[in-house]
Amino acid sequence: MPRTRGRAPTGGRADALSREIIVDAAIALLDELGERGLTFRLLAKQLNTGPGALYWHVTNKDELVALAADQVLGDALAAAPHSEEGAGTALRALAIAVFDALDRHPWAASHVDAPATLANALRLLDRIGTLVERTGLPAERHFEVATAISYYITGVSAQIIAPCTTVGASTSRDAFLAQTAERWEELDPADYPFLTRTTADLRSHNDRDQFTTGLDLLLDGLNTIADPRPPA
Amino acid sequence: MPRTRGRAPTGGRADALSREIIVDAAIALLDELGERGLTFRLLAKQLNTGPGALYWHVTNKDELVALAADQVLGDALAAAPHSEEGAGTALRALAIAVFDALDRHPWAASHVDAPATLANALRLLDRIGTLVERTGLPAERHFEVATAISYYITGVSAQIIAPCTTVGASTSRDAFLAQTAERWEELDPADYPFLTRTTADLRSHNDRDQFTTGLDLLLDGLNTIADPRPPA
DNA sequence: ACCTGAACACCGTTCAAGT
DNA sequence: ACCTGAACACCGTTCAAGT
Repeated sequence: MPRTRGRAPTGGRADALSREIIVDAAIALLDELGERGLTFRLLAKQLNTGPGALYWHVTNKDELVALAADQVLGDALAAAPHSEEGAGTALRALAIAVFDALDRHPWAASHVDAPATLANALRLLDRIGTLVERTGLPAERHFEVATAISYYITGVSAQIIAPCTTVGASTSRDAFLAQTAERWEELDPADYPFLTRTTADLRSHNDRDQFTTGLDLLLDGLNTIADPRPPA
Repeated sequence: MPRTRGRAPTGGRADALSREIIVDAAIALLDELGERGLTFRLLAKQLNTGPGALYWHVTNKDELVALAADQVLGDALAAAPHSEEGAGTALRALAIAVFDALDRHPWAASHVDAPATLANALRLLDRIGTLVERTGLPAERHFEVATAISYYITGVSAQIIAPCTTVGASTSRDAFLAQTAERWEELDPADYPFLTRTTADLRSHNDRDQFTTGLDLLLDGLNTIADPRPPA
């Protein structure tokens, strides 16, 4: 990793490259064009260089996208209020901050792997774990519960957000939902009894509420275990 | 979609192509080489044709991979026991069947998008919804709870299974876990208090249990709502 | 140390031509 | 209707050469 920070610290040309400049530009392109639209040639042109120059700062495209996704996640962690009253409330706020960040950068959703490569994914898991320890859960369950929550946050966010990426940045979410709702209506009620009965909910549903519904279900389950059956 | 079913029904050459033959071969290659390893040229060679021939049966690579993922999901649905005693038990069995199928075909995990394109993803959601209706939950919550469970199943499975895909089919999961555990141990306890305390759990953990832990948390939360606080 | 840009290997996709 | 295979456009990556 080159030690460049900010712009041209030691006095090189004003537009000298650096890892963060490249990653920032990559994020902008990813937001606009999606993962397939990000090209080393295009990125190089934006930065007034040749493709080869980028490889001095970044190993390959995989690493570049990983760095970009990591930064998105890092921004989310920074935005999430760090200490809060109850552990449950804090977990909820943290989860929503991550969801919102991924919602703004849909391409990143499929790249935040829970207990793995991204530095900020580790930070996320650690913060979740620290909060779980505060719930009064028996210590031997801390790990499994913390990872379950972490998996839920990143995994379900990705599921909810990914469809937009697939269609390309072109189609809006509303259009996409309307379109799927139409497909649901054409289904045979004999084969899809539930879905055909439920089209209205699909149309009116909200992604963010969707996310929090499951999250609350999960946290409710956690409470059931933490302090089993408090008096009514 | 050509009407070919099985092998050469009307009497063409014995090795005539068909959508399902192509998809089957694609699945085999995906299992062996991952999504990047699947190439139209390579696939064509396996089937003794040129790349162009495949395009008569399949629109493009995206569709091919989607068809392959859909088949994996379809197999999982067929394997899951269709009717079971309690709704909770049936939901659990269904979820595990999907997890196991994706575990056998890791590349498919990132392609099962919950309320969306794949035909069998719709079937999955419908089966979940039908089971949710049996839980005694108020009707206006059926949709959100069903989708929450659906999102959990596909999203968390993807999270748990995806890391293997990233590394390539080369590294085994055990090696991967051991490697991450080592990284955790090198972390600064001041920055990562929880993780450094928890390395042992990571080493001994089991992916499938991980999946069911969160699932049970979710279903527990569901029970809390379905029949709130039954007498102790 | 850092950048340039041509070149290599490879891939998805198309299409005129065949049967 | 279905297959063939050459060709096109494009991409990730490398590398000898520059400053």
